[in-house]
Amino acid sequence: MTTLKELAKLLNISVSTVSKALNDSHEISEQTKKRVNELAAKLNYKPNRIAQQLKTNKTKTIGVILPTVTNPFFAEVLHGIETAATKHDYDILVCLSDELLSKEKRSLELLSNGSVDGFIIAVARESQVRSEFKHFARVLENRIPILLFDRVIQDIECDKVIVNDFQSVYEATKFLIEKEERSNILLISNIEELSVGKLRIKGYNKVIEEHGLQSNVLKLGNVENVEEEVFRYLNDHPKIDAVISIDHITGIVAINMAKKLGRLVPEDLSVIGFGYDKTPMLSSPRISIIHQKAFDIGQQSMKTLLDSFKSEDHQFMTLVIPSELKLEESTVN
Amino acid sequence: MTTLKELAKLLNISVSTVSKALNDSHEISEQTKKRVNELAAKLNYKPNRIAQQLKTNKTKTIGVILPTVTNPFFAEVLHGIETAATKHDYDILVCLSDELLSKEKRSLELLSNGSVDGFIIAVARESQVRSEFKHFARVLENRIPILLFDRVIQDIECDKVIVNDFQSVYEATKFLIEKEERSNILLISNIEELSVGKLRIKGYNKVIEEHGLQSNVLKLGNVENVEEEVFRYLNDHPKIDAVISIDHITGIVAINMAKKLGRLVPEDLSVIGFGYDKTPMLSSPRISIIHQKAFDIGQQSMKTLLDSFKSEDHQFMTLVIPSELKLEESTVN
DNA sequence: TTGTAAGCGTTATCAA
DNA sequence: TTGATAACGCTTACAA
Repeated sequence: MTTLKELAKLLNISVSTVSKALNDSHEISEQTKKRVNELAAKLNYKPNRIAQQLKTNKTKTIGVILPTVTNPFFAEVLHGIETAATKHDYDILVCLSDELLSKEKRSLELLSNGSVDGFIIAVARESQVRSEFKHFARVLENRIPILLFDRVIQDIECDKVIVNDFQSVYEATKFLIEKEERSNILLISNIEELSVGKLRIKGYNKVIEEHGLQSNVLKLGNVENVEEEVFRYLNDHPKIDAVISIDHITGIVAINMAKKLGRLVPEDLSVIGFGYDKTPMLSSPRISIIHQKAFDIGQQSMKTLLDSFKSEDHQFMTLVIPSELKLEESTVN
Repeated sequence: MTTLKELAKLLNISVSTVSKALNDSHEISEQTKKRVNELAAKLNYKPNRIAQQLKTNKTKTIGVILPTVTNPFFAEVLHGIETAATKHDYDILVCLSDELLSKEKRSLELLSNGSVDGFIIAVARESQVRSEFKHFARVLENRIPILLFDRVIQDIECDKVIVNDFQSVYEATKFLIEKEERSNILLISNIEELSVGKLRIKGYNKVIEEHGLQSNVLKLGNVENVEEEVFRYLNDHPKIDAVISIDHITGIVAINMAKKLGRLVPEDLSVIGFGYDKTPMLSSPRISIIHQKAFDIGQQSMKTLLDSFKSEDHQFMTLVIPSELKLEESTVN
């Protein structure tokens, strides 16, 4: 790699002159600028970023710690994060916690050594289940900003970007009751331990209660044989006339199992799940979804974090990105 | 952030003594080591990585440029890459090209300034379609190693990790003909412009030819209304008795559309698609897939690249990670 | 208009 | 056993 020193030597001028010339300083004559730029171009000179980082004490890099990236929600969030980062000339260091506290902790510690200017994080499942958040607090004490999204922590004071989990499920359930005229609504979940899962279930229960209906919640945890469990439940409970799934998998499974049982969708059973752009295409009939604007969540997270760098005494904020009920005529009437 | 200098000042010893003590040098007395380590722990000292990078001229960071991460294949590859990186104490800077030549070029150039020790890349669709690869050559000239995976380039000399695209489709098609006794096999594709798509189609055509059958290829490009197109094709061609999809979407769509047309799967129509771990669960009946070991591809890519750093005169290699035909009794007989 | 020198936080060489 | 110093590549005050 070509350095300033090398250019200076070849041109028989000083390093600082070269530096200034490349930065188009008014102190330098046009002629020198031209000579310098030409040689730099010829030798494909690029200022060494590490040196710049050391000098300016800014890395222009954000550490992104995600629980997983095979879940399409987080994949799309990452897309949004990357897009916003690129737009503002930042890079992202990506770590996956695999939902494990230990990995999350390790990544956080390893990157808290000047590697990044800040973090964007969705908390690992294990950390949430065990309510173990000290590692976040420690980073904040070190004055490295953190932005939490989706799975956030009440007690940690920092910027947050969340989804209207409670509200969206509340409204979807209400829709099933009032517009679809359903009264035996099953909620299926494989994320009930997560903060977002709890909120979604609360949203469901609230409406159910308001309408004096019976609450039916099928908690699947992280089991392998989701299909079998759903099949059995639907088989054992023939009165169920609507399903609301609070993740992006089990809604599709419910449609498939209902059909296997000879139930007509949407005539016998209305189905609403969670999902993203391509989710509806994966089931037949196309599933109605509570569409989480994952890309926006990612973009806004990055934007909010970068904005916070600018203002001096920054006030922490919590941004809510509302989900959108996307109905398909095929799964609701 | 605490620095060596600060520690030195507080302890009234020199910076170099502190440095050596922290690195457990034999030159330093146990007593000093103890004092230093205790204070360092207390102040949560971490050696500044940027400074280390500048000093050693190694970033321990790999640039990863992916076309997209919402495609589950690339998401899972990324997972493998990250896992291997963490294992070897490397970080990854992730850039998404969004399948665009311009973004790919930009990321490559921006990171070729000492930000990374090497690259792992899957070529963007546009770069492949336009056969524009100069930007890769330029990076290699700068002596920054590149490892290409999945979508590789013949003319670029570097390490490569690929899938047996030709072979896997050849064998799957052969299976449909010989074991399933199908003779009107439709290949559906939405990736025919890609190198991997071309190879897969070749694999199909080879068997078709060997058996003197008719080649039926439905190219969808990147259209929106995939479902409609597939529906129409199946409707217009009632003789089709098997489908092989060379991506992870259209196979599921084919199952759904066939059912909509009243065709029985697998009795009337055998279906094999491409996919990953959770793909079969998304269709009913569960779809048989050519299972790409995306996680392994990611891991091996990282491992191969890091290995290449060690040996001096490294010989480029091309690693093939064979896909596995994963049959489900529900979509083949 | 150009050059000198200090400094960012480390590590490593050499001297004390 | 400890310390002074130079160096990595860059930027920037200050001097010439």
